[in-house]
Amino acid sequence: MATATQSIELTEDQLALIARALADPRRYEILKTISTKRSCTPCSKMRDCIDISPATLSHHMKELETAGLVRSEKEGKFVNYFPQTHILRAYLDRLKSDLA
Amino acid sequence: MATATQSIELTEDQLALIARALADPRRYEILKTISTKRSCTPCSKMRDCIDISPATLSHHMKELETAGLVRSEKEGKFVNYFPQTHILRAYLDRLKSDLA
DNA sequence: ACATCAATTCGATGGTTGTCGAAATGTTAA
DNA sequence: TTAACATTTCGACAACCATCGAATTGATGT
Repeated sequence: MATATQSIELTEDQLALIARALADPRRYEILKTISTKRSCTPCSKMRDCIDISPATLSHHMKELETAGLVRSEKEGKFVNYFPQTHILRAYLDRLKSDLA
Repeated sequence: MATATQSIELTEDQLALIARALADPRRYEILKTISTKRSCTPCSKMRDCIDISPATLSHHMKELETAGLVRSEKEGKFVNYFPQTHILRAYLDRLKSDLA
């Protein structure tokens, strides 16, 4: 049977997108919040915790999604976001093998 | 005996500095190069591999050092850089516990 | 003292990015 | 069809940042 330790290969572009996505403190906070819960309605719920305009939040969510760190699912007029932990794990593995 | 799994606590500022330091592809490349070797004279040796001006390289080295990812040691007119892998490990551990 | 070389600092520039208000889009309920 | 609400897009602005040439500092050897 296959071991579960193998992780996804990231392209250079993905690597850069993820690193940049994590570099903004606000995005980091958002991602942290999403990661603790299993789902989340972003603007309505997120804006209770983090002081941010709808436009800015939307911008950051797009960055996180483009980086592959979250996935979105529309539900009526809301959008739910889900953490993509396998992508984060691939990033951690890459850092470890490149830099550790 | 103590387990070796305990890692350093990073402040929010350090966390942000490290994330930003890693977010630039060129710095990532530089750090990767340093991490493979055990020491390195930066400008003279680094500039053989990476096409970069002395001024820009100096700037990036300062960023990496401020983030704590490398340490520098003067040796005559050269400067040797050493990877600080325990800082990187602390960063990885932090990402894992915050986001995984 | 002088020339040479490694590295840093300074100053300027162009590009990127975080921010938000306002307008637009899309959805649900009255 | 309105009205109300969630989210996105647009446009603009300010702050940040990577980049490099030129000048500077600092060390070595002649």
